Amino acid sequence: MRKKTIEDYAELIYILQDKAGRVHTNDVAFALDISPASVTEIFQKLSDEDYINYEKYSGVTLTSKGKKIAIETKRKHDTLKKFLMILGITEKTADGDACKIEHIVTPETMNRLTKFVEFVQKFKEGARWLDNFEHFYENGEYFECTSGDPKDCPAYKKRSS
Amino acid sequence: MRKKTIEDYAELIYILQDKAGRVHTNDVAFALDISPASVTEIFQKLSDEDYINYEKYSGVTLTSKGKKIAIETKRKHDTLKKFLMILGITEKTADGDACKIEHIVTPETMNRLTKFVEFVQKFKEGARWLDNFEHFYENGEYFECTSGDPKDCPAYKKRSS
DNA sequence: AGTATAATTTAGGCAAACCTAAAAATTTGT
DNA sequence: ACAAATTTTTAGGTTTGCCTAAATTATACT
Repeated sequence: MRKKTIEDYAELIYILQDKAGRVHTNDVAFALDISPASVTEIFQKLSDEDYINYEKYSGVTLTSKGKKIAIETKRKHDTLKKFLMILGITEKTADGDACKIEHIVTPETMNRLTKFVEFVQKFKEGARWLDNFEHFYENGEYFECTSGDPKDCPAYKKRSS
Repeated sequence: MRKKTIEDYAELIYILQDKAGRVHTNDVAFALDISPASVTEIFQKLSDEDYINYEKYSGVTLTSKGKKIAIETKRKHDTLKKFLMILGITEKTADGDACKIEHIVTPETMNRLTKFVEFVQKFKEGARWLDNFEHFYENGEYFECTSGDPKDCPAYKKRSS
């Protein structure tokens, strides 16, 4: 199976889990708008490669291997979504794009984006972003420029309203 | 054929063109590290759908339809690459990620990223990015915060060195 | 308990994008 | 010009992730 397929199904199964961690053929078929027969086939293959525990007619649960991938993929998804929303992209679009980008982005880029989101969340006053982000990425700390009076800046006014 | 396939091959053919706009089977096979036989097959399909002019044994040229897609895809690629590099991602990684993201990103996101790159290129002094970017995106204009003395800010010092 | 209904699986098929091996066309070198 | 080398195409095959139709198993109702 392809990496994308494994990640997609693991993540979806993780999201669809009931309290006992079970997910049924029809749940997945409905969520992805594909036939139940296709889901059965995918379940068999995911089971062969030890991503899920599959027992005929009674649904599946994630193995620890599958759960790990599911959580990693979901984390990527959430970070990408947040990142895109910081740039002003609507939630729906951000969610859809995150869903596709999560499978193809390199660890290096993912790392950067994660730090970027973290940086923006901590550093509310928008100021000298790039260099500050760079510093934050290198040293893990952020700083504010304390000199001057930012109140005259339209951006400041808008943000503090 | 899939959208991704059409875009990938159109873009590649566009890049590999000689002065006469011709590209040969082996050029593509070598560039993608796939067999020449596979390229012939792809050429036939791209030709059927009118993306290229294909004549046996003498290479291909892009049709206007194919050229349009190639240019659009390359523009996306270049913008995505620039965008990722602004965030501090290395050129090689940025190029590789751009190559994959270019096929899946929505127009809305692409639009935002394009504006973002444009904004950063114009607005060299890093300051209040998010709101300024928002303003730029809405109104197409950017402004600098003139009050205060930024010279004490480490980021400023670093940038002006 | 027995039957109707719903969920799931099996079996057989399909398209996309690759492959190898062999055939055919083109180009090169003398 | 013609044989050798190179390039390209053809033919037949594989895998992945989907499909439909039919068979099987489980569940729900009276």
